[in-house]
Amino acid sequence: MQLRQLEYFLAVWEAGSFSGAAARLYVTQPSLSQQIGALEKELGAILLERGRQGVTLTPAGRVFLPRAQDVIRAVQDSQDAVREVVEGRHGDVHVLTVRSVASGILPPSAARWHSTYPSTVLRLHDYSHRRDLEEAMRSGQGDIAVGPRPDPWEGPVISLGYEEMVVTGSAEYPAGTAADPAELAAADWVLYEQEQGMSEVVDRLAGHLGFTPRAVARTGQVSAALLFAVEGIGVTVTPENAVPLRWSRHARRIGPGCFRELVVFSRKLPSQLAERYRDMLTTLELPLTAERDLPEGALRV
Amino acid sequence: MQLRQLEYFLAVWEAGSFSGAAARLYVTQPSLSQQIGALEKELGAILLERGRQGVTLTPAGRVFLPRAQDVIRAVQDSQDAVREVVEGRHGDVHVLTVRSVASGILPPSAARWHSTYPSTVLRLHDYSHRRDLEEAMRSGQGDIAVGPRPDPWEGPVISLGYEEMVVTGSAEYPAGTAADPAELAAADWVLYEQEQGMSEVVDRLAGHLGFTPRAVARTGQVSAALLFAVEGIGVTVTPENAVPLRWSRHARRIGPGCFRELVVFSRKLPSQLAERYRDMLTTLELPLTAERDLPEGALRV
DNA sequence: TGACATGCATAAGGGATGCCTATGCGCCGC
DNA sequence: GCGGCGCATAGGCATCCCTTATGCATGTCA
Repeated sequence: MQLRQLEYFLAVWEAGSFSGAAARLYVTQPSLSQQIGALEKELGAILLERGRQGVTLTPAGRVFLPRAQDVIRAVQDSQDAVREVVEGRHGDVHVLTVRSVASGILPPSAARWHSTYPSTVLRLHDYSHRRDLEEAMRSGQGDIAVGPRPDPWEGPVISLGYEEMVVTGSAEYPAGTAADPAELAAADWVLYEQEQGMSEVVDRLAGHLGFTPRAVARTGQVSAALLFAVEGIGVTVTPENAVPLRWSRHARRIGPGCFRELVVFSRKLPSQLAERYRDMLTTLELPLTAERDLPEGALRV
Repeated sequence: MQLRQLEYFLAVWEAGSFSGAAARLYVTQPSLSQQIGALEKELGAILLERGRQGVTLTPAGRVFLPRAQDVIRAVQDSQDAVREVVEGRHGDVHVLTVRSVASGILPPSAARWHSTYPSTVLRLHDYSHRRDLEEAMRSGQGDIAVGPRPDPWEGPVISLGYEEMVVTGSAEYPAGTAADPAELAAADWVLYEQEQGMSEVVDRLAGHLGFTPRAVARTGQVSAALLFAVEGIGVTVTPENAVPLRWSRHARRIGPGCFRELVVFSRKLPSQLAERYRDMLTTLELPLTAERDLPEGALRV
């Protein structure tokens, strides 16, 4: 069965005759005879009864007609839907992030997106580990991702800036205080479970500083780690953005500063909407440090 | 856009790769590349992102996929629906009649049909005049018709028998009494409106007998004409089957007998179900007179 | 009643389409 | 670095579809 056959059938029915439909379709009448004949042969039923006062539907044709219309409608729907996506008027953007970013960076951008493109939907999925994030992106579940720089990556990768990692404990300090590496090496630590992306950050940080943290507790959530740390169980490392304002005095810079790069990366062929979201992210004033503003000797994790 | 392209697209998505889908579809991989490439070009959007770990949907593909499935589903629905009609397992029969028949002959056949083919629907439409009936049949609104013999008719016509026309008035007579033509010529008549099919019957009857009926009342309904006649306004002619049993003594045969042939006729290519209904009608014991049982010199209207 | 007009079916030719084989390209793994 | 894998591309060829030309049936008009 071919779509053209259905279109011809509908045209003949609407025109009431083969030759009339042929004129309307800018084809010759034999084409219609052939195509509709082929359609009827394939279906095993005569659809149109040819008479002198035009064609009439047979019972099979009566049943077939609305279904053929459904098919044509569905085809047009599909074309329209794709067109809307192409033109960016409609569609959804699947944004993938890691949890530690989802709570800090994304909300303001999502709010602004919704007010700018109210007819589109931003779908956020957050993963607990960058590994899961990248795997989901590679398998096509997302259009755009915000997280640590993936390596390697086929599509475009744009840096958003660096977020600072801070160490938090029960004691309070004046703003701008830096923690001594030797102190961190000796401290009790609230660490993360293996599946949590922050565990990798702590590992790399400890590697940079040359010690192995002594774990007194493990959690899968940044907020829980902070809670434990402020309660005095040990110290922990979190993104600065994840520290609530009321605990900001508990957080200290790590040595000269410890930073993690955040990038936005997308599939090889980002959609119109995904590009717009990326543009919005890169132009937004994010609470991140630009690469040129990184302090001398900053640690990168 | 072609249906095959949609099928290929769905197959590639289901198989997760071009070559896998090619094997499943028993075509070569280049065919899929070409067809899907053509589809994407026509839609103006890439639907599938080709990667090393198989294909993934682009945003446009995500939107397009369910619509393509809708199209394919609709196509299969249409094929199934036609098949059911062809096999007679489903469908409807549009039965067209004139009113005077609808009340007499059809009800028992309809009841029997419903009990024999409960999954099918008998749709009855009755027309006030044979002219309208034939016009409706010619325009394809019905599959099968029961009424006076149409002339000319392209499709099959099968005689059901003859129904007798009787004259009814206020007086009562013994069963089998015949009315005298001269009496009818002198009588006051309850006639039918022009649009009523029975008016033609009366005209032809009067023509046969050589008089012009003097109208004292006109109605569009057979039941009303009978009521008027029994009330003594005048005499009228109705099918014998239309005379209620309680008034049967008021009805008299007209001369040697006046009969109207009832036939069942259908479109040139009757459907399976229409043929079954026709068979049912012809085998049913109908309250009609066979041609060979018509009395000598019977009038045919 | 015979010539014409109308409407669909059929036949044959030409052009476009789609599938095939063969090959190229990029990537991965050994 | 070499073969394997997967998709894209090119060229040959069969098929399909549209076209023109014609046939057939019917209805119309002179």
